[in-house]
Amino acid sequence: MADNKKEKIFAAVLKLFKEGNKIEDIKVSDIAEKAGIGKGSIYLYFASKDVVIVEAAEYFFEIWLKPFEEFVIDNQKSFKEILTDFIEVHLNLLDEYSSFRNPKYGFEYMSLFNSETLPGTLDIVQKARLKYLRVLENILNAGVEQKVISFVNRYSVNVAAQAIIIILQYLGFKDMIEIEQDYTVDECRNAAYEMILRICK
Amino acid sequence: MADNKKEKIFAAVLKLFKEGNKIEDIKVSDIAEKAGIGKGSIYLYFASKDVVIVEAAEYFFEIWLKPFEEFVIDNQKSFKEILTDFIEVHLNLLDEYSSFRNPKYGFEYMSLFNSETLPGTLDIVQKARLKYLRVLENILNAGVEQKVISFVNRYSVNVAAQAIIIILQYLGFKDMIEIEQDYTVDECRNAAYEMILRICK
Amino acid sequence: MADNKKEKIFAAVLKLFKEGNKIEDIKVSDIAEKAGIGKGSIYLYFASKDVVIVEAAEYFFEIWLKPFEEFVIDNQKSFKEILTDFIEVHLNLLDEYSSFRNPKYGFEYMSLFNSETLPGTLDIVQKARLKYLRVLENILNAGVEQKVISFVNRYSVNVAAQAIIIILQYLGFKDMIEIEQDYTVDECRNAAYEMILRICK
Amino acid sequence: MADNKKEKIFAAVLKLFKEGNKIEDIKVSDIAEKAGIGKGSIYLYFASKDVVIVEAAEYFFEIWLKPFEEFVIDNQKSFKEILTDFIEVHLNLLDEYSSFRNPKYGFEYMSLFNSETLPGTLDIVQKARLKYLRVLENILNAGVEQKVISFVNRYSVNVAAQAIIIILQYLGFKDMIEIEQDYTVDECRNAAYEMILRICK
DNA sequence: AATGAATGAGGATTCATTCAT
DNA sequence: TATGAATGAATCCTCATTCAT
Repeated sequence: MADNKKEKIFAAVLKLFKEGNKIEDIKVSDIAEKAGIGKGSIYLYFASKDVVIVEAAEYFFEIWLKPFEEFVIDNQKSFKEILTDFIEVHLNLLDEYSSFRNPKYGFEYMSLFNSETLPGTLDIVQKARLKYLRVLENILNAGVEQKVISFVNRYSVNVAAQAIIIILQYLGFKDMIEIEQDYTVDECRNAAYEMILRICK
Repeated sequence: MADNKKEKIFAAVLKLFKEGNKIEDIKVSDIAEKAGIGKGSIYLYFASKDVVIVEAAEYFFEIWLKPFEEFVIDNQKSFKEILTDFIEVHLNLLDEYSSFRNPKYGFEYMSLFNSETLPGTLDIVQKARLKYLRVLENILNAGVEQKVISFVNRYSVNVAAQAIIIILQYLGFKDMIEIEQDYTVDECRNAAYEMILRICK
Repeated sequence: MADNKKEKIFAAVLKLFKEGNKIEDIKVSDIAEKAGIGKGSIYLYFASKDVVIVEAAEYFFEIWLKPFEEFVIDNQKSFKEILTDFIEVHLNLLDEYSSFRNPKYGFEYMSLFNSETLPGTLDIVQKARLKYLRVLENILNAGVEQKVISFVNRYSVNVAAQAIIIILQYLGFKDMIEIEQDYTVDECRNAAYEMILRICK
Repeated sequence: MADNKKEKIFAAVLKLFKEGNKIEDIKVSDIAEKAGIGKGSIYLYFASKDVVIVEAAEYFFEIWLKPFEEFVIDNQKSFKEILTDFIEVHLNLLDEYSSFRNPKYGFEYMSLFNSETLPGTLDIVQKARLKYLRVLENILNAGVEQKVISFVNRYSVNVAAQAIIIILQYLGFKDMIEIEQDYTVDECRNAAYEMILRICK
């Protein structure tokens, strides 16, 4: 019951966020209204607004990362196929959370909740980042085993992750990075693959 | 005189920011106190607090980017030397603005003022980003001319920039990226060079 | 409930006004204190302080004018009796709002809220003025029908209204108009009657 | 010298007032600008802004009333001619201070500075009023001597003054008093004369 | 004497939080 | 449990006044 209410509240925060509101501009009354409950009720489940936001961030990243955490590397598949599947997951998320396809989240869409006034959110973002990197690392390691690429270290994983993010942005933020032509999803997938091949030798 | 006051105010904003205050939590009274002037005086030079912040952001990025904009590519030098000089500039800035060597600015230290509640700051950040990329692009083109690397496009410049940023973070944010060993500046410079060679073939 | 609060607020404004505060010097905190409510509560019922003042003015004039609007001309009565009744109503109001019996409202007690910085109050005052004049006009027309006076026009109604006001001021503002002797209510009523007879022939 | 500055300042206040600014909305900086002097200079001649306003009011009424105070009753002339001259003076003033020909000063154009937050201005207005009434009283007494009217008392002088004011308003405030036709100056003068005949028998 | 840059007290408004129902 | 009316602390901005030049 209580959890049901909490989820309603988290969902409300997320909705408000998706509608383009800045985290710090979201009011308790907005959350209550969007959740369809009374303002006072929020304080039955959370000590303060800040806690609501922090826990909503956790909740959000949990959902957001679930597809990555559940990502299973199918050893029957080639490295390219595995990477393509991974990018597919990434693209699906960007589709679902399409409001992130907005220049204002630019290169930083993974740090949306990165609000140092709310102690705790920074940790959440970093944990999310590391989870993402961990999955990618495993994929890259599969590539090494398949001898398609030759090495993986923390550094190359980071660069590879950024490469994927940048390339996926080609699909949504052309103005930002001043590209002149349209790219198809396939082209981007290929480009990401090629770039990762280069990065990890 | 007036400009002197304006600079004092900008400096105050920057100081407050460096001290870890979130842009949107900086109060007019804080700025005045830090600048050593009266609250009302701020309104002699700026129409509103928002204008102060936006102009402070412009001011900050102007200073921040100046070393990059003044960066001259010395064609007598090898690509590696040029890139090393560039990274030197970058490192000097990180030293001067050492508070950015703080996990909380993580991968985003170039988007410090990226606050969409303050219309105008987003543009400023994007412009700064593009300026930085433009300089790096020229450097990479020099590498192509020297036949050390074989191509440059918007995409590779972006990935290269991220690679540099990530590598420089090895020097300051070990926790964040979970690296286990210490790296020297030289090792990082070399790593960045190697990575860029890979990225641009 | 809400209307109850609004009335409390209006009453507070009126009280403050009666205590000699100038309309534009009344602070939101004063209103809240006088109304026995919190400052913030005012904004639950009104969009801004100005709206409070304007609506308070409307509220005040509505109450103030009600006795005039409800004034029924009893055709059984003589013109003098009717006019006496009307003056009675006027006197009762001056008794109830005895703070208006104060030189500072001098000849202008009908224009208390006449503050052109608050758009809307001017209209309210003019409407009130015209309502008052309309009633007096009907009374004078009764006098014409009874052949006690011979004509009524906009102009004579205005002068008659001013005559009544001036005479009633004899009861309260002796200093202002430098009269040396005391007048009884009856003397004033008679004086007003006589003057109106003269004005309308 | 000093008086010259003071007059400049008074003139500035008056100008600002004529331009339609509410007395309490006139800022010290406005006055200084309009007077063509520095803000600080005002405090060389006046203890505070309130004093400026009060003395400006005195200055204004002194000028305003001078034509009335200098009004000489020419016993060679008929009562009607004398009254006509008086009304002429009044009309000239209204022409010169034409901004008073504005509904917002309605029936109260003589109490413009009637601002009880500024102690002292009330007195000024009342003194002005009494001076005006004194002149009119003398004129009416001339009418008694010429046996055109039969009595004058404080009360009738007041009503007569209001009658003149109301009638002159016909020339400027038609909307306010809901008159449907245009009146010429001559018609108004005549109407005032007739009304005064009636008022004073 | 004259200036106007600097000041800071003062006031309107917002919104997280409380609490009576 | 659930509510939302009520609260008041917190903050931006204005402008009369001061004072160094």
